[in-house]
Amino acid sequence: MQQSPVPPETPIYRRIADGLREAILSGELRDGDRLPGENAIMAQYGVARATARQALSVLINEGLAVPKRGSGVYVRQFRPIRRHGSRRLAQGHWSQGQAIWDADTRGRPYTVDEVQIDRETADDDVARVLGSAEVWVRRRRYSVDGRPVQLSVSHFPADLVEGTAIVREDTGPGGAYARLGDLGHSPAHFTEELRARMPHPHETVLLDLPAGTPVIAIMRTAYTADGTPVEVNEMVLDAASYVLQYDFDA
Amino acid sequence: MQQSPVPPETPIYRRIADGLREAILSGELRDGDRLPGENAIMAQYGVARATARQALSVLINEGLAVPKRGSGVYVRQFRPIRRHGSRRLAQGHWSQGQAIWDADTRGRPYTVDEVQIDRETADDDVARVLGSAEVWVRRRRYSVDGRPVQLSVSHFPADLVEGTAIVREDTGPGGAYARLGDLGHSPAHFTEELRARMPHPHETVLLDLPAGTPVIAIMRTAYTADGTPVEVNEMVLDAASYVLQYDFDA
DNA sequence: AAGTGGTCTAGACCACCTT
DNA sequence: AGGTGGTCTAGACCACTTC
Repeated sequence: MQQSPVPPETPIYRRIADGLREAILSGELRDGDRLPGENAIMAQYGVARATARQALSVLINEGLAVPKRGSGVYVRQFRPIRRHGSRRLAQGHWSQGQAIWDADTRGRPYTVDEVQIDRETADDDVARVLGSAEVWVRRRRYSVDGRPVQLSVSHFPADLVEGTAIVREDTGPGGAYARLGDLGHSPAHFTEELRARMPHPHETVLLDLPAGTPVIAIMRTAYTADGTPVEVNEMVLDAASYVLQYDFDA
Repeated sequence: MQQSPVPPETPIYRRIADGLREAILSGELRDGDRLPGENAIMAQYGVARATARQALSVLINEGLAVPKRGSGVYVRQFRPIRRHGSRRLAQGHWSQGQAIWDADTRGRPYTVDEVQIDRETADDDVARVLGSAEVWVRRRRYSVDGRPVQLSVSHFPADLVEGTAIVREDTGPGGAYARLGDLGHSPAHFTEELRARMPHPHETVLLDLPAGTPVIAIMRTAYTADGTPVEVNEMVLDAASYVLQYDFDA
């Protein structure tokens, strides 16, 4: 047995995927609903197992569906967190005892784990921006509703923060930025460079990402009023969990 | 014949993929180099065709490799365009006869095609933001170095722009924003909402995206000094072609 | 126990690109 | 002409979830 004599214009697996996608986008299948399984597709379309799998893999890699072992394939949910770029770093927030993250979650509970604080020799990129090869590095993972959503790696010039609360697990009220202020180095200007890409394997593990989920990689540099860089923060966000907002004037 | 009696901890296809990824990330395989093909992998690891394919599909879906029919699988190249968020919309640019895009490409040649200008009834989202259901819509596609990189759909309130150059293909020097200025509605404030996701099929076609490429979707609203929204621009960027930069103060 | 997705084999024909 | 990736079939065993 072989495939039909005249190969159809579009492959079978793609037409099956198109039908399922249409059902999802039209709302016929809703968030969390179960898609037809491999066996159902095999029966309905008269195709082999691998073909049914291939159709489902299209939707999975498009981020529209999520497979659950031993259970089924389900329509993916999208309930993003709104992250304000410009506004949320307004001095009013962190100078009044609020950590930056508070402005992001809008009251939704969040947790921090996988915290690591180390003194390291910085990568070339970071060293060039900070003008300092020796840095203190704060790594952590943020979770909202029990699900990991962001990885963050902050770099501070070692000679600037040595012996301060910034190198301790609890940075105190207002977080690291307030401590920089205590030192007379309040961040006054920020640059964020942002790109989107598919996650690296270790990011897939730490953020518990299903296939088809891009990440947003942000590299933020904080400068004092006189233009001295005081922090480089590399963030990796689960793209399915975020909407980023930037406000600015002409 | 079946698989080895004690299933290895990590699947074979994944270990093959890990090895190839390591070769790419370490620089052993460079941009544009050819990866071992399906036949080479079958021979080297003693696996079936589908398993070799699965290994390659991992890298393709991670955006690290690009398949070329009848030729091979190649290491993906990343040569992004830098797009400035806040800075590039500074009045100095578009008020002096420069279109916004100029600031993005930094002299690299770009082309515009797939231009469509229509009067439509807006989607609910756009209508709510603009406060106008009837809109003029400008659609176009931007390409750099002959490769499409961005889709853009601008919405203007119909009663505001009716009869102006904004509804013609050539908007004149300075582009649509300069024409809004002529009308006494210069954009003064912008909000950009941004998310990353996998592309829809029609975006995959128009942007000629290989598998494993996310897109960055930006919805930008332009407001005049008195807070009146005058444009909603929905952009879809090939994430592999862009680095976005935002600058702002605390 | 039954059903599900995850992995794997061993074939096949095809369109396409390179040589 | 030969090699490449693209599609497809028909099986198999497994771990896992659900009932």
